[in-house]
Amino acid sequence: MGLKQSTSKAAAKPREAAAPSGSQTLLRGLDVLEAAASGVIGLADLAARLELTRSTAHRLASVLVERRYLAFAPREGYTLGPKLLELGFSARQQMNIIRIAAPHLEALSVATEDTVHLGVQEGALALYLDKIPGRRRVEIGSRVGERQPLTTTGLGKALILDESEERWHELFMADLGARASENAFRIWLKRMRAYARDGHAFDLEENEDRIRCVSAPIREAGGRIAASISLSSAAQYMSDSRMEQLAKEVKATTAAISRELGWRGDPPRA
Amino acid sequence: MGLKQSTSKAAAKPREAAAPSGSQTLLRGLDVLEAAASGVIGLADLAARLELTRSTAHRLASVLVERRYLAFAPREGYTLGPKLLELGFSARQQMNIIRIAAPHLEALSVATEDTVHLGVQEGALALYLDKIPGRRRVEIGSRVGERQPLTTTGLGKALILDESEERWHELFMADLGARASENAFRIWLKRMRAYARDGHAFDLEENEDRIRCVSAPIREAGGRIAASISLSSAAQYMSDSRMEQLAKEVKATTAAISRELGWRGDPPRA
DNA sequence: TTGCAGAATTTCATATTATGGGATAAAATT
DNA sequence: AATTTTATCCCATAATATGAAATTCTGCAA
Repeated sequence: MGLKQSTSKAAAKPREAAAPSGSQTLLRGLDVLEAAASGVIGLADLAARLELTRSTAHRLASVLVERRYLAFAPREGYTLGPKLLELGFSARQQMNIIRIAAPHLEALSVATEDTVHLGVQEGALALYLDKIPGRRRVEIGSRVGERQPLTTTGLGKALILDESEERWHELFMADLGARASENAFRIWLKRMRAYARDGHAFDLEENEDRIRCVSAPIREAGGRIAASISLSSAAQYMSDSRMEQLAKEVKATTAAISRELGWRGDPPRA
Repeated sequence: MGLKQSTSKAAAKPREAAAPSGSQTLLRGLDVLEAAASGVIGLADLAARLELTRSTAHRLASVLVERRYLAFAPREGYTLGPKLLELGFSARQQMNIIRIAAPHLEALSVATEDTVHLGVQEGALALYLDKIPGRRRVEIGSRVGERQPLTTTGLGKALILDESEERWHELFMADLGARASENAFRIWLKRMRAYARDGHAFDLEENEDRIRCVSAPIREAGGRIAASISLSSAAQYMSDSRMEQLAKEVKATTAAISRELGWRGDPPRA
């Protein structure tokens, strides 16, 4: 079987947890899939990018084509196949938060004309589950399935509103790393306290330049924060007064979704 | 390595094309993925369903979890993971027909309150690319990524409107198989001629009971049929007169999309 | 608390299956 | 026609996936 994988892999990337355990063929197959996610890619490029021989790349890709995970156009290359449409659709169906929230997000997007995101916490990151582009011609650089820091995004801040200040500190340091001064944390902490009190959060161009967000948490039965939504737009549309106004609308939306999830409690403080 | 795969696979399912070539591990990995698509599934069930040992099922599933293709809840089981949301999203982006058509489909759905489908031809089948559920509480049994016959669905008929009558005959026989009488074909042919003349097609409960559809083709630059859309609802909402009315709306929608694809020609006959 | 049963994970010797070099064929480009 | 690029296939080799069994976890009952 393979020869140079042991050398190249051990030497090249000491990824997190470094799990060389397991199924090389499956891992390589997934690599092929993901290589095609970034756009059409020919066999030669594919093999080069993944450091596989043409034979191996071809064999793996052929299996994926046969199973409809990839589509192949003879002189063009490989693209993602219809099976991924299907599985993506099924994945959405399985996350009931997405199903339940969808109509509410849609309504909020129509009412405000801005981009709406839905997300949950996954590990120490915020995972984007859904995105409804606004009517304005502002591109928000986010992709469904992607993860972003918890402490520098509106979505993320709303997810950790209930955490202790110790935990906040941990997360802040983890996200900002070396760039985090104690002073920067104090400013951020002060804001977070206000957000926690008010039950909503803002993002003032911290994560992405010229983009401001308003966000709020969704609570499930029992009160735990299960998800959050954010409303994003270019700073020019996001005056302080409009953000305060939007906060009310966002909270009305999260309240409605929370109610569907069985949360009957009052919004935290009044 | 494996022992019984050669016996069980050869004996069990002589699938189409019967390709024992290639990558067992990758194929099994994909099997695991698809097993989780139908709902949460525990390791034991997973192993049983795929006729794998617990070890193997566990190893494959663990790789998929690590890569975020599956999510795992300790006492619950495996579900589809966020990576599939991401790849599904990317797959949509890569099919520009979906991107271009989406707002038009949305508008049509809002205007009619019925379910809108977008599809293309893939081999001898119609592939569903997008689905926008209508406001009515009617469940249309279709899934994005799935394939349906060309000759018995509204979407499919619109896709083959330009084909020769010989080709129609071939496809009809292929879809209906033994159940197809020459007489049934003659009736169908007569309708198809009318559909081809009018530039739209109907589905009168042929594919799914109590469901009627109105459909029309989308043409790309050069006039070739690149896709089609259909509007589906329960038969009770689909009187003959309303279907004629809807045909106009559907054709207006496909015309708009075709124009965006560069088709400047007249609608076929006037 | 203790014990138990089922689930989850790990280990390891074995040989089946993936591998990659190269050969072949088929298009495109010159 | 000659050449380059791309696609597919073949096959000896041994690296990798495999499954039986052992071990660790976890929740629940007694």
